Amino acid sequence: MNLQAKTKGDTSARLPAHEVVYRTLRDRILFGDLAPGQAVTIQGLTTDLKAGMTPVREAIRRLMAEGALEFMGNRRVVVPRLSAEDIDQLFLVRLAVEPELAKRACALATDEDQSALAAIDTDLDRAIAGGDVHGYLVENHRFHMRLNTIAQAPILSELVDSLWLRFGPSLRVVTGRFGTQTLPDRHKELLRALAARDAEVAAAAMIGDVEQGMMFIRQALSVD
Amino acid sequence: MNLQAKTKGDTSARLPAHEVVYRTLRDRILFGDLAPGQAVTIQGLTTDLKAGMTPVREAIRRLMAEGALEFMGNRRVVVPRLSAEDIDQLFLVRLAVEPELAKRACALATDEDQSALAAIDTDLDRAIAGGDVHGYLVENHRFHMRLNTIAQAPILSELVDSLWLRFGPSLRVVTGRFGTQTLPDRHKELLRALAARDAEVAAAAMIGDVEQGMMFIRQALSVD
DNA sequence: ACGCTCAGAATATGATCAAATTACCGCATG
DNA sequence: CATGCGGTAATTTGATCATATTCTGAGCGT
Repeated sequence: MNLQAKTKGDTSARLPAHEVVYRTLRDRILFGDLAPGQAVTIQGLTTDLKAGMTPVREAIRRLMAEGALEFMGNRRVVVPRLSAEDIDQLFLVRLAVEPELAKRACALATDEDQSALAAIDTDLDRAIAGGDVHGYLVENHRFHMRLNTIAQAPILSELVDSLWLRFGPSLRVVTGRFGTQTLPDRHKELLRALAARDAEVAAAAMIGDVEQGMMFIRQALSVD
Repeated sequence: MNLQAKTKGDTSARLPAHEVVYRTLRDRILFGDLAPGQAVTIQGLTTDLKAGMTPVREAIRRLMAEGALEFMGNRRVVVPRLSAEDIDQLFLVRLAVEPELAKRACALATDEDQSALAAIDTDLDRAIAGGDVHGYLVENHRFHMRLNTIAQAPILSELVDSLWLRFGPSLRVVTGRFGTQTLPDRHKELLRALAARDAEVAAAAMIGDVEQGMMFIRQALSVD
């Protein structure tokens, strides 16, 4: 009887609660309402997400380890507020890693990969044209993560994930303030390089994309 | 019966249990007996470290997020076994970040910093001369971490921490197998560069150190 | 071999304890 | 009399634990 006893509307493969909390929180950090400097409390999340204490604690620990949340002395956890200096450090690492991932993806991208990326980029363009900030953030993230997956370099890919988590909230406020028009989009260039299997061009396009994005955040934050 | 919660950690400022467990586990991964491929269980640690379940869970999650532990499908957690490909990825990031930290440290190192580093390096030499593998690992790690602290770039420094956690177990087995004689030590060169405030020489020395270390692990692992 | 059951380990809950911030109140003072 | 201050009470939040529940894999019987 326990073989199918759980068929009560259970469509997907059962994910652990801490995993669900982690993903939810992660999405909120990247695309949601969690602004830099904002406090995150365990008990607030347990009531908000209707989850137990332990899963929430674990999700928070995990995000702290990834740099997405910061521990402020007295047991207080906040979304980090980035300084220009922080941006420079993130920039340095992104410049070292993401072009490399682009190069590797160049050699490995299948036709399906390329059309999937093209489809994401189309959605991205639509979001930009429509001034849809949330859509821009989501699709841009999807594009880069998909590209990183293609590169088959899990250590580098996870590393980049954690970098994005760090600057995500800042990118969001900056984008929200200035709109989607001025945003970087070297994706067309990247797609052409992938199709031509030209690793150098792909890397150069990625450098441009990273550079524009980081400089955008950097100068916007220095206005504060 | 057990109400001694306040007179327990008398060593220093009352650290939370999960923090103590984390550091213990981290030290075991870097310097202890946790070999690549070895399984790590929650219940094993609760009895071993005489800690509760929740702190152990949190420490493990944190280490997993840092890449020091790996989740193997069915709720099983192990110390990762690195492939040559993994080493290459770690190498790439270390090459991008650690020389930069050395450069920054060059500009910021005080006299006390330099003598502290020199003292650590002396202990390191003693460990190498005495064939003390554990001492080598500990002092080498201390040297680099101290240098990274001087550089005052917390994001880069934390990143390097997590990279060391990844290759720590492999470095340990390789060092244990081949002894301390053949190990890299560009530290003298680094110290001289710091004293002369020559950022380029410091960066070059660090590149050499990283290169030797990673190549050492790489070729030793490919023998397996 | 196949399926079932059971032991053991991981996951999750809620209670309980400790710490810290906030709220509040009386007192002294201008 | 209003106002600021110090200290204590109350509330909020984090940390830990004991325990219940769920899941996995192995052993056993058919």
